[in-house]
Amino acid sequence: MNHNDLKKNELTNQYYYGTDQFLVAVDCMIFGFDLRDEKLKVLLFKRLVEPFYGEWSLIGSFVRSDEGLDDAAKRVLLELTGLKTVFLEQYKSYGQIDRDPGARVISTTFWSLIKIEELDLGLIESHGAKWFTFDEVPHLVLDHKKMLKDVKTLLTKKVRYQPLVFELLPEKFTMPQLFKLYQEIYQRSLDDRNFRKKIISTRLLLRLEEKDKGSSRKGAYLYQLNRERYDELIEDGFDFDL
Amino acid sequence: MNHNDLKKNELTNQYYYGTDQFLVAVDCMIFGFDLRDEKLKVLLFKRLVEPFYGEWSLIGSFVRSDEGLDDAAKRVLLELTGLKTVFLEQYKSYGQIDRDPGARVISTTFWSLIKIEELDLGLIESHGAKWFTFDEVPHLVLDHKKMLKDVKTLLTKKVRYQPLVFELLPEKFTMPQLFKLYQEIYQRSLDDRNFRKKIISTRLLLRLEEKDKGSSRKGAYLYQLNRERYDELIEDGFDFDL
DNA sequence: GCAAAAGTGTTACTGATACACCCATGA
DNA sequence: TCATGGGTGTATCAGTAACACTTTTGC
Repeated sequence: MNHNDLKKNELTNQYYYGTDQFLVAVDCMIFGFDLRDEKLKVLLFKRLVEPFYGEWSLIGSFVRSDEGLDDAAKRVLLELTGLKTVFLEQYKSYGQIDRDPGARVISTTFWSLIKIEELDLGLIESHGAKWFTFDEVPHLVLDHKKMLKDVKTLLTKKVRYQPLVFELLPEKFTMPQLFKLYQEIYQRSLDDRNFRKKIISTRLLLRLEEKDKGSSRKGAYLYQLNRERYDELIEDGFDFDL
Repeated sequence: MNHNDLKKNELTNQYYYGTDQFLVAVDCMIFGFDLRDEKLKVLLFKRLVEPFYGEWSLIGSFVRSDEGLDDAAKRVLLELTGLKTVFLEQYKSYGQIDRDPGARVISTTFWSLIKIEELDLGLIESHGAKWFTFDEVPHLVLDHKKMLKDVKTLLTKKVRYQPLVFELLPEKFTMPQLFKLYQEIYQRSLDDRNFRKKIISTRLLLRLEEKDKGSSRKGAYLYQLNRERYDELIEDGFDFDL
């Protein structure tokens, strides 16, 4: 920020800002992995108020003068999902003059990865929210579709360098679930033997004695994330090209 | 953005925004590689106006109502460097309540990689600007030091996955120059034989017949960037872990 | 002829790919 | 006993890491 645009009040000899002011909003994209149909989904909202009544949009809010951008995003996420400690990261700000025909609004976007099963379904329904696969995403208000597309691209790229996928899985998960999630994100089929070797070599996983018999008679071993190793790889990055 | 915060004028039956407004600024970080001392540097500005007279800061400006965020960043960069077609990317927005004690300002940061030798030195001096190595960076106003630190970290990470370094080199450059640049960014010494093999295997380089005799009697071959391959790797990413 | 920087190759090892069958269980 | 999904191993190939000497040329 540059204060060249300050003006001086010659009476009080004090400086004041003579420049334009803007409405500032945050918009959140919430992603989840639905273990039932093994699809990556995004949570969208049917607007129940004017303007844009009945249209789908991201969830957002104007920023208030008593909160920072990150606070506003956390507030929105909490109100909607009841979740506090989730992966939430700031992405770009969108500030095209004409992005909102109603008023000049600068919007800072955030994206969040959550564990779908931790979500209170009643809470999201009461907010008019619904999970969509990316094929099903309807028309969205303003430039929300562009925002979503940009963040989806970012997610796909980031997953290659950071083990973010674990934010989308429950505490205990099976190898086939993890495998399906990677296939879903990369949008192609992978060799499952090589996948197992590679993911095991990252030392991110801890195999439990328990099995999950939910999807087969034989049952699949449950795994847990090695949290220290996770933090290490989030920080340092890894190459998980498949 | 969510329009729940809209208020309705019961007389006109029209909606209007009743929420808080903010000053919005852009702040730019400009990086260059100085071929003379083979150091990565950042361009900083000595403020010649109040407030913060005489202190160092990033270059920035308030956003005007007739321009988008990206436009504002381009304008700042153009005014300062005279450069139009450079690498310029948006990074985070900073919106802590108390980040600017003078007023509530939301600042969107941008970072740029430029070829130092394309810069008009007179122009930057007249703006009170100076190149600093990262060891030499002085105290900066507001949260600019934090911004710089965050972007520096981002740059170091990104360089591993995208061939961004070429934005910092002239059209024609030598292998030793490229090698020194990588060492400078990664902050460690690399094996030069393996480095050559690896960078050549990316097919990013085109070796010219000319030699640059600026730094040795023998002379070093000049290389040019293979632009198509560059675009491809910027898009798809590569793993340049060394 | 020597100082200073540029350029080059081989071997050993590690990780990646490609590929097909047996296992455990409940119905 | 059979259908379903889960789990495993090996051989080949490609890429990485470690390592030291020769070349060029202006002074």
